Amino acid sequence: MLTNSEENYLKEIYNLEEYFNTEINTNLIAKKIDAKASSVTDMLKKLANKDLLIYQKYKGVKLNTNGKKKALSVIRKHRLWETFLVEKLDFNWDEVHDIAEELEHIRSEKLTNHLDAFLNFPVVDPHGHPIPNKEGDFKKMETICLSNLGIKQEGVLVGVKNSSDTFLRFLSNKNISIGCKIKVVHKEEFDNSLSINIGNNQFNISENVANNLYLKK
Amino acid sequence: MLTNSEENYLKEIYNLEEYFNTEINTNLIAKKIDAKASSVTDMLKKLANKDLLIYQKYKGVKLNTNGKKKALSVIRKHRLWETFLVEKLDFNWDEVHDIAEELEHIRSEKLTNHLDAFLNFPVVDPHGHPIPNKEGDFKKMETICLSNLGIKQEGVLVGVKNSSDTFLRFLSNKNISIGCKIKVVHKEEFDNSLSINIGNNQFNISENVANNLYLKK
DNA sequence: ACTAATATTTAGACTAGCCTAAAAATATTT
DNA sequence: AAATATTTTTAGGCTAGTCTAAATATTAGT
Ligand SMILES: [Mn+2]
Ligand SMILES: [Mn+2]
Ligand SMILES: [Mn+2]
Ligand SMILES: [Mn+2]
Repeated sequence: MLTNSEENYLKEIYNLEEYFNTEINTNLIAKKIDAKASSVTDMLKKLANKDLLIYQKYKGVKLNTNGKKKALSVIRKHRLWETFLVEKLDFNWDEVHDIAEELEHIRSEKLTNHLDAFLNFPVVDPHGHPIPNKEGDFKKMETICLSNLGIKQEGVLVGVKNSSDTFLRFLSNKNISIGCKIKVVHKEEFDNSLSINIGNNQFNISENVANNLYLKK
Repeated sequence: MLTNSEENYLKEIYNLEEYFNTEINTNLIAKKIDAKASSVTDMLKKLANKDLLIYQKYKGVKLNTNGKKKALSVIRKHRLWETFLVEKLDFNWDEVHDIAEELEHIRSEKLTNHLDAFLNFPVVDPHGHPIPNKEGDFKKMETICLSNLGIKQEGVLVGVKNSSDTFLRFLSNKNISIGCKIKVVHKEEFDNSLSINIGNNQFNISENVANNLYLKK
């Protein structure tokens, strides 16, 4: 049986591994979890003892099959609850993350699976992130980052990379949401900012913003 | 901000006060919470310091307005989630308590209120227990205990007192559920057991069982 | 290759929430 | 009203999860 804290570590380590595709080091985890490096070291030892990851002093850490499975279960719950909040309880996509951080630790598997069915087995959450199924499997969507699109090219927004409240609210304010058709009108060489077209509106976004938007052509 | 443990204490103290209508003592709480009396003493001091209840050494304890409000908020959440699980996720009334014990601690008030609306503002949970509204108000139902009914009298089952899994499963097995019309056919003087009629079935139940069933005439 | 900077781990301390055992207060018998 | 039994509190200890400060290992710069 895992504690909430252990579950959080596994989840964040999983996310970091996905993002960096390499062994994850102590400081990176500390930043994600918002704890001190020494606390992380303690927890890594504990998780290694519980056979959830491979830990070698000074060498970073890597989830094993066991740990990956647990991490995916937490991620599944997080994303199902976010979907529930948006689809059924009229929440906005920028209001659900913190609540899902609590709900993701509810233990009943039956609850998770019934929730999944109630929502009609959604495959992505409100931020376009894939929801693992009961077995932990999910399809990686073939997407392209907006910043890699060429001039005159277009695509439909299917996901955001950064899903902080502030970024999501920024997008909402600009009327950018999942499903929007986005077309690149101009790319500024100097700072890689983009001029884009959504519906009848045209405006500029920074490279940073473009880096966090994923499209399907 | 209250911890889960503090919330549990407030909730159970509230329930005990409702049940016994008197100051609640340490051992009673210890039994309910399933902890040792010494642990209870520690917690009572803490809750008194946080201005949630009145505690005098050796004299028992009594929630103040503040504490009652918090207790009712936890009870509201518990019963709303139980209702959600039965109404929306196809759970049985004997499967929901333990899950609601976890869900009742999710902090977002907006979540609670949206859930309430999603369920169409239910006034009782799956066990016939009243659900406090946003302000903490609820109507006490005028009910009569089955063991106080006379021969030939009848009523509709509207609530159970004991809502342990085992008792609820016992009722399910006998096809007794909220909404049933129950008629007293015979009362055994020796042990106060009852012969009752539900639909076309007639059978016997012990005084203990009758004590835990509440009817509306 | 040495030195300086950075990253990581260890050592020791703290809080919340629990425990056991002993002490103290209260309640019940005789 | 004593003696006994019960209840409650205190004292001291444990674990999980965090922290700070110090020690140690690794990496980078010259
Ligand atoms: Mn989230
Ligand atoms: Mn999400
Ligand atoms: Mn319950
Ligand atoms: Mn209930």
